[in-house]
Amino acid sequence: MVAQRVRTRFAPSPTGYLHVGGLRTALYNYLFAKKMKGDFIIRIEDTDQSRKVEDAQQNLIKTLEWAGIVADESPVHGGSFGPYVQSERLHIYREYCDRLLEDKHAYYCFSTSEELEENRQLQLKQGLQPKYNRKWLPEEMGGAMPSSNIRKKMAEGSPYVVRMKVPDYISVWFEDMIRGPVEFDSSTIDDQVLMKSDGFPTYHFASVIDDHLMEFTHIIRGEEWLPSMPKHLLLYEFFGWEPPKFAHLPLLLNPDRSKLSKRQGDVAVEDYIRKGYSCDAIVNFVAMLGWNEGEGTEQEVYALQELIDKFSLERVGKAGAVFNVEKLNWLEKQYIKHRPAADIINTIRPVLASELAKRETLLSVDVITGDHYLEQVIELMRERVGFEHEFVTFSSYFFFEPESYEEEAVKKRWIPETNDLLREFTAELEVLEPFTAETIESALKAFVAPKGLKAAVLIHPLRILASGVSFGPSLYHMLEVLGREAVLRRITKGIEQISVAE
RNA sequence: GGCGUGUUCGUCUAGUGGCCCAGGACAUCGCCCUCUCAAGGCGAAGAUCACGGGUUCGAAUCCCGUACACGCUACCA
Repeated sequence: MVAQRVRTRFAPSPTGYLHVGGLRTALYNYLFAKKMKGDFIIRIEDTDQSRKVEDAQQNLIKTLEWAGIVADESPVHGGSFGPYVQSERLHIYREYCDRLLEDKHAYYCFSTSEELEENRQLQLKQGLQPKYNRKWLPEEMGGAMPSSNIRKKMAEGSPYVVRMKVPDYISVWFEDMIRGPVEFDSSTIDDQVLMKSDGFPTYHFASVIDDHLMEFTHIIRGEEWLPSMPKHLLLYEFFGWEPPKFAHLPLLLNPDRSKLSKRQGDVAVEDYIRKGYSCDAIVNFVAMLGWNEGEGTEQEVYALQELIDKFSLERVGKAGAVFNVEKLNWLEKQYIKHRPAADIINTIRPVLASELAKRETLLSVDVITGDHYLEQVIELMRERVGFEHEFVTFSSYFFFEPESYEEEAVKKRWIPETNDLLREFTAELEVLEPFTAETIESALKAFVAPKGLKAAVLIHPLRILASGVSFGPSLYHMLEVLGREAVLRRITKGIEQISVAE
């Protein structure tokens, strides 16, 4: 390794959205790099042109940055090792391909898809791992194909690929940073295609070359690449390069333990963003799927910087983890409970504006969109909401008149005297000074005591009239925030609308 | 079929030869608090560690075998 500075990368294909599994891979790469005071790089692997999705590259980078994972180098940020998009580096792969051909580590192959498939089926029938039959391995490299046939094919302009030539005896052992020593059966290693007939390299070829040229010190990726390690190590050997350190992460699973997929739940990070989850909770949750601080630590809530400080690859587990949304929900609540009100205001302002555009409010818009009012709502509701947008949607009575009253609650809480009591208590509220939770509570208790009644006889009806529902924050504080005018209006309206038969 | 990896409460996990027939969190249930809903506090239930052998004074931990799950087996990445 030329450079000692730690460099890691996240190398997605621009085929769509950022998968939560990809987020975790990116996150671990980022955490490791930042922990080691190194660099985190984004590279786009678009060698399969048929699967490329417009704008996917942008969206991937944007979603990562939303999560707080900002690259030091990338197609957007630039850097010394560009280009950072593989389709812009084809001349590099051709050069290295030529070198392997010269060194007799690779050869041309003119086999058709049909021939390959036929050969594959034959081998499967025999219970063998399908391997290329080396039909086009030239004589001079130990095969049976005369050079003249190869030259003839080239002259005809037949499509070909370039395959690596796997030696008969190679080392099949390496040390994985998470799993420890891993061994392979060398007989299963195939003459992998390195360059496709469209002039693009395969993942195997391009990633080895780029990982070396971009000087990555650690490759942290999903375990689906583990069986390809022998081929990759061999390519490093062909080029005379020292390989980086490797760590293969276990996959995230569905509840039925199959690989995480759309059919069983949301897998795009965007889906969670859309639902209202914050980046704090998502990052915390994803990090803890298969990693823990160790040494009996029981901490569950980690901010990004804390994760950086404490992250270690050795603490990543080997087993696949089931993506369990209940834990994510709990984490989101923990973050909402402790987040600064100003931050929450920034998030709910657009939500509130959107609601105000749809519905008419009888409250002063200047007041209910002001910081002071919103801070009060937030402090009353933060222990009761599951998402930030619920400050607006779940407690809409702070912004809009209730449109209905919870039927069951009305049945339960209304007695024949309720409306008369409410009317009479309204007169108390009209002259109450100042209009605060404390004075409201005192007034209410002073009101019911002489009548030999419990406070509850008014508390529940007041709540229902003020909010439309039977649950919510402390009644007195709610009434204070709403203000006298709104409270009186809602009580008066409620009395008109609710009556008790019998 | 072949190769590779994995397996501890429902879920995420602690654990790395004795502290553990197993700790924490989420979820579930109950009590307290309480005007409601929450939050908080306390408690309960829940895995002898996939299964079977072996090594050892002693195994969740080391070894062997089996089962199951996941991945690779493409001119996908």
